[in-house]
Amino acid sequence: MAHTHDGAHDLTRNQSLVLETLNAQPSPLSAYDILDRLRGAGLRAPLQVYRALDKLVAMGLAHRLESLNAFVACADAQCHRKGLIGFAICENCGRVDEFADEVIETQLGTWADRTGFSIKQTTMEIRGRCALCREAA
Amino acid sequence: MAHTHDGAHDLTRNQSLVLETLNAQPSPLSAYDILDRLRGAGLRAPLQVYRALDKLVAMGLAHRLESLNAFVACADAQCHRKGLIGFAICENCGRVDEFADEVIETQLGTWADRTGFSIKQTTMEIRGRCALCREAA
DNA sequence: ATCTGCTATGTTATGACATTACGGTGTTGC
DNA sequence: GCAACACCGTAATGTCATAACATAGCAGAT
Repeated sequence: MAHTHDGAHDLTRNQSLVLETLNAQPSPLSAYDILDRLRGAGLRAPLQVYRALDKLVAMGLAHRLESLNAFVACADAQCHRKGLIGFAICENCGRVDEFADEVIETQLGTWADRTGFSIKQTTMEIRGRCALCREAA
Repeated sequence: MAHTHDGAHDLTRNQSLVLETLNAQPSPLSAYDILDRLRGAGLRAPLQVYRALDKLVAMGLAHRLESLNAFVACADAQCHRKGLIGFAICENCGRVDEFADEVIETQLGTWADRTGFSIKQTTMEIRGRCALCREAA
């Protein structure tokens, strides 16, 4: 691969297709949802989607939501956010908000130092009802 | 059910079996792992385990780890901990530590207030390597 | 006592998510 | 050339979770 480390990644065909599919949707999609939407483009097997997703997640262009077994495009594809990202998932409309909180990150770091735990990855997902859905009710 | 709201819950047979299985194991078990260990006791189908797990989780006697699709017994079965619980999962030995952090909880509350999000449930799971496994290496 | 409602149970089948295994293609660099 | 590497395609399988339906036991009310 042509190693452009800074600007846009050059994505392969499958990766582009998957990322476009995610970007076209404000709420999370499962790998099989994505597959179904890409059958017209020639994709046939789950693995084609999962391979693309793995790369996109590694690049920070997409995120996996563990509590949903589903994926979303990164809200800010430019910024390759580092550190902790949290997700607020509305159970009514399905929309997902990303947030980053340094206090929480620091707090986790402190806990890790104190206990000797070395953090590789953090999952933080809150479920509930977003502001729009609350006032709609 | 005999509505003892305070002391030990009275568990049904299946619930007891599942809870004992979880308690006998320091690391998480999948529902199917549990099922396999309980075939001798007469359990045959996943649903029997899932139903028991649902209740145990609702009672706070067990927890579901979303990033693992697996379950652990609550570390402190007495305390029916309320509020936010985090889990530190060692990817080497599989052991899981629970932690509760009020600062993080407050911080999430603040974020929710600010954005109008109403929190129903929070998942917080960190993956990495525990102190024991680090020094062993 | 029987009817009703509730909870738990058991069983079969199926749905939903994810990976293993294998082989092929194209590019890069020696 | 050809070895190393990343990506791609396909089939089969593995793992996690629920739907749908039928039954049993136990309360309280009539």
